[in-house]
Formats: sequence, C-alpha cells, structure tokens
Amino acid sequence: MHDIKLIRENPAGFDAALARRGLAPQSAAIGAQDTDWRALATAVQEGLARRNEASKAIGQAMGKGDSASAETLKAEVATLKARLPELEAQEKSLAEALQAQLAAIPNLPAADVPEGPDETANVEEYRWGTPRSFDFTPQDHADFGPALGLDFESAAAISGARFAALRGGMARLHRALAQYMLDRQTGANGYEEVNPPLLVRDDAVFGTGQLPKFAEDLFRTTTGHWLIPTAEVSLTNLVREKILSEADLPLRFTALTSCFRSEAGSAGRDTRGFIRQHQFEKVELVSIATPEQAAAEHAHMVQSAQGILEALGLPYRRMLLCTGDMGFAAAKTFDLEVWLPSQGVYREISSISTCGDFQARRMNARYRPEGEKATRFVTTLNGSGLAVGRTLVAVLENYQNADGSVTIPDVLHPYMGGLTSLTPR
RNA sequence: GGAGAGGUGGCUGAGUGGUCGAAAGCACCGCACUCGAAAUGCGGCGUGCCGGCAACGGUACCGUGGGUUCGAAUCCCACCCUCUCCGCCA
Repeated sequence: MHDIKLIRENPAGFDAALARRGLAPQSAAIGAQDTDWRALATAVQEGLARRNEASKAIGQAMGKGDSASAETLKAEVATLKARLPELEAQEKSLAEALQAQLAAIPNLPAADVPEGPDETANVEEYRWGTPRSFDFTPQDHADFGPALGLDFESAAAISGARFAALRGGMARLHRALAQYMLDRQTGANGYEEVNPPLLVRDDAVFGTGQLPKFAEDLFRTTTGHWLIPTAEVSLTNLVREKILSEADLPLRFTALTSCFRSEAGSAGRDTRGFIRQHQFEKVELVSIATPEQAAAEHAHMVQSAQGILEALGLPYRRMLLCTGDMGFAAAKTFDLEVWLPSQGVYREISSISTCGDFQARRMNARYRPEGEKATRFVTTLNGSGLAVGRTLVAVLENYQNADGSVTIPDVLHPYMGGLTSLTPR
C-alpha cells in the first residue's frame, strides 16, 4: 500500500518508479481523485462542525430550560441534515475508490534493482557448485521418479492434475529434507519455529498483498477462508495491528507448511513432474525488522537459504530480479535457482524479498523506536528456505544413478532411518 | 451446535444520551526534593485525517458495519472476536 502523501509530494518520482516496473503513470489520476476527495472531506467536516456546534447549543439551552431557542436550533440542524448524508456518502465512496486504486498498485522497486521487462533481464550475481558430469544421460525425475515412489497416477485419480502422492522412501526423503531445513533455520540461523494457521481471513491475505488483485491464484473454502499460498501470509501477519518495541526486532519466523496455489495462469506450464503442484510444502522464512536492519536481514535470509543448497551439494545460482519480474509486494528480490541436469537449466527454488513498509502499511504493523513517542512501520522480508518439493526434485535429478536409483545426500542420513539410497521397486 | 459474559488509550480499568477524547491507576516524559537513587510531590502524556509556513483550528475514532436521535462509548440491529459452562470431536 502506498502512502498517498508521498504521491502528492512527488508525483513525478512515483510515476518514474512505476515506469521502471513497466507500468503506466498513475499519479495524475490519483492526484485528481485525491484533490476531489479532500475538497469533499473538508466540506463534510465543515458541515459536521456546524452540526456539532448547534447540537452543543441545544444541550446548553435545554440545560437552562430555554426550550424555545432549543427548538429553533433543532430546526436549523434539520436543514443541515438534509444534505449532509449525501455529501458523506460521496466522500466515503471517493475515499474507498482511492483506497482501492492504491491497493492495486505494486510496490516500487528499490533503487538498486535493475530495470527490465521480464526474467530475461534478471542479473546473475553468484554461482555456486559445479554441475555434475554424468557418464549417462541424466533423466527427468518425472520419468524415473514413479519407480521410486513418486506416484502421479494415483494422485490424479484422487485429486486430478498437479497432485502427487509420495510413497515409501520418496515420502521419507521429502520429510527428511523438510526436517533438515527446519532444523537449520531454527538452529544456527536463529528463526523461531512457528506452526501457523493454513486457513486465513481476507485481512491477512490483503496484508501481504495477494488480495485484492490475485484472488484467482488462491483456493477458498466454503467458510470464506483462504488456503495460504505460502506461509509468508501467516508468518508476516503475526505482527499485524501490533506495535512492537525496537528492542524486539528483528523478529525471525520460520514455518514448514503446505502451500496451496490454483496455478490459474499457468495452464500448460510444467505439467509433467513435481515442479508445479497445487499443493506443496515449503519452509518459509520471515523477518520483521526496522528499515535500518532490513538490508542485513535480507542478506542473512539469502545466506540461510543458500546454506541449505550448499549442504545438500546442489549447484545453484543467485539472480537479482529485475523490475519486471518481481512480485507485487517486493521492493527487491533475489531468486535462488537450482541446477536440474535433465533440463540443463537452473530452476527457481527460493525467492527472497524485502518489502519495505509496503506490507506493514496494509497490516498496520508498527514499532516504536527507542526513546521516541511516534511509531514507524516495520520492514517485512520473506523468503523460502527452501521449497521442499522442488528441492526433492533437485536431489532426485542431481543424485540419480544409471540404474535408476538415487543416492541420498550425506547430511540427510540422520533423517533417513538407515536408508542411503532410493531404489526402483 | 446450545447457554451465558465481555470487547474502552501502550497496559489495567471506570463511564447517567449532552461540558466524554473519555475517570483512576500503571507505564512513560519533564520538574522539584536528594550527594545520588528509591520513595514522594507537581506538571505533561492517544491516534488517523483535513486545513494552515506555523501557532493552531476542524473532524473522526471506545471490536466492525448499519440504524435511532438535534446530539451516541452509552439505545437498537447485524456481523467479527475473546472468555466460561454444556454437547460433539482429532
């Protein structure tokens, strides 16, 4: 959510930032609406002021027993009341329209975000690991996975496309990955483990920015709850409507949850395999920080995610997303992309964003700086640490063997109950 | 699901339809007292919005949204949330 004051003060700067996102200028339209609204608001307030004044006088007159002048005043107020409701209604609808317009505008990119129209303009910043050289042709996990317990067929019968059932060692490996990630994030990386609600209300989803624009990407229950598309929603909203002490910041949260996405706009993309599912698990990281802490928190979050990939020995690269490829709420985003040998490409496995006060405004999440009376909005950050399903895919493909088996990475052995490889049934 | 109680400022907690943005206490800030601190005393202390260079003025806010009224924290309706008891249940 944008601060209308900033748009008033610097409309050209606002439009310029929107332009970097490839969006048309909006400040003129917003400014005009804002001007209209303020004029109406002033008129309404003046009307109310006169009404209040008269009402007070009525009270005083009646207190003195002067019912005659009280009646005169009442008549006066009555005429005022005839046209005040209409003004108020207009003012309200204008204010709501203005809010709706502001709520639909994405966050402005940070100054150091490269400009570009789409993912082709993302900038590779860093690359870790060397893709393994295979002495056979590496296979797609969608091809060799089913023999190892990646059961698309049964799941399709139960739930349709974009669902899978993990069985036996495959389920165990998935669980091991999740546990390993969670243990690292809650251990050395300092995130508090949270087991949050997966069904949330409108306000929560509005707070993180999925509503109102992206409702079609979400699942909704008959009770009107939304299934979280990411634990970012639940974790970030832990501080909604709160005033935190500066001493408590940063707050670091992590959660292993299922995530639910309708994939409405993704028809035909990644239809094979486990890459893009309606339901998947993810270890999410969220940090609530002061603006001053945000950059360091962002870096820490990136390290926390990269550490998992490195421990698993999965080659990856880090991309700084360009303006055109960032999510709605993000001011700056790094993507981690993991190497998939079957496709010979790097695929997104983590997205780590700082959102400035964009989400905080929507949630009204504030903190009180040390020694200050006024409150300020917090900065919110979120990232995957990591997407468990996609990590499973990466492990399967990078650790596959010529005989169709998969070797379990060493760091997962404590979680595997003695299993050191998955072998075809 | 049934019955009941309740949602008031950073916190606790008063509040008769009119002088209530709201008592009191705590917390916080300033001053006094003190060598210093504690204790005590005095004073201050909500937020958003609109207008104004500012001082300041106006307005809204007592869970949310409607309504009654000249006037609503207070009365009415709906909804949300919390708590207690009962029932059901992993």
